[in-house]
Amino acid sequence: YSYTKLCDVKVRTTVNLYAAVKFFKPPFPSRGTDYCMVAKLVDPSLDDLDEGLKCLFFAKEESLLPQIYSIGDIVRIHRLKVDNYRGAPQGNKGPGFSCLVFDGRQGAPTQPRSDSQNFTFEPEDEEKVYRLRQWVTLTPELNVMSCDCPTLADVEEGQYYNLSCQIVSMARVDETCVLFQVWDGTIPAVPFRKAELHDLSLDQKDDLAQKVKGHLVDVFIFDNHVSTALKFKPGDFVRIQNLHVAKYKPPDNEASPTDELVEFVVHRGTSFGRGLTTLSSDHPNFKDMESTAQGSNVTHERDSNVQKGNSNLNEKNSIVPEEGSLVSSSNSTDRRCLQETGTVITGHHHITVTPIHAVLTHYIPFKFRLKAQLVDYSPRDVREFCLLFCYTCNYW
DNA sequence: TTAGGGTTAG
Repeated sequence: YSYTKLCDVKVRTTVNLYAAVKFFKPPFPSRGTDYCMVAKLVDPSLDDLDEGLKCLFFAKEESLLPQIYSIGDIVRIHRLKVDNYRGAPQGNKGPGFSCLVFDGRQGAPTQPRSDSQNFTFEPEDEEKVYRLRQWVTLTPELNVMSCDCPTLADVEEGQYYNLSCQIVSMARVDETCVLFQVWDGTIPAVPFRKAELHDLSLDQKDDLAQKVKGHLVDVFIFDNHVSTALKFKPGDFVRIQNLHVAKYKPPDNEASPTDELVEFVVHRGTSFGRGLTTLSSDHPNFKDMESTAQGSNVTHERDSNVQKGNSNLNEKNSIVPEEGSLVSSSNSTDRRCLQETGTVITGHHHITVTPIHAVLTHYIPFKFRLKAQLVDYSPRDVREFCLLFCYTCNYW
């Protein structure tokens, strides 16, 4: 196969491509007979990532669509038919269309997710995946899963979020609405609406519900997302795209509470990729949650945890420097090398210096060498993590 | 055929 760079793609041709996913709508049932999925693809040949190739896919089953789970995923597409839609190129399924999808994170397995049983996968394919992963790692717009992962503690009224969380319980509210009770290890700083549970039959994972009591948040999922929601079960991990933190307007017959409430809503439609997608529980977004679940503070009630949520946020914002704020120190390093003896090498010079971005997005534990500017550190006092003790005089 | 990225209105 020969692969076309995106900058060379022309309308009324059929091409093979390697590219990364810049935007996608999770599969949704169309008003016709098929599931629909929308994706925008980019590669390093484009000057501007906004100029990516928009693609439109239909299939009878979700499993027959490209298995895109995340922005930054890498796709290999064979026989993409490029048509003209409103003056711009649009990728569609051509005869013999096939698509492989790879995790875009460095260090992740190169096992492709395929929309068909039969596919070829040669060593040169693996090489192409490695190359694109390197580019994806260094392209912040393609790393939203690792960098832009807001928690429930971060939400503000009126805003939209992509939230990664675990489903603890769920219930069918009515024809047009499903309730998820979810948690992500944090607690919203804003008071929020909770569903009336009396009339609902709640499908719950009891052991989990017990463990995360006090961390549950109610999410109301409407209309075209109901069928997607019902495919999930308690215990599943889910990425909720375009979750609206809406100002709650109580109905007239309801006594309005003293506090203004927000409600967590997944509205009708697919704008901005709105929808639900499954996430594997080993996703890095969940590593903090696990420790919260096992910790003792999980059963604390909301108010006592508000502060905790905020301090998490501060930590996130202060310790990780922005991309591009790395201090170049090659000169000082060179001088330091000259001062050291030839037998003691502490700088691990043979290991390539890695951007912080690559560390944050790496799939598995790994060794890195960083050059970075220290912005903050904690604990500030050694006595916060050391116990001074002397075996001879029993000082402590 | 569907939908064709760019917010519901609970």
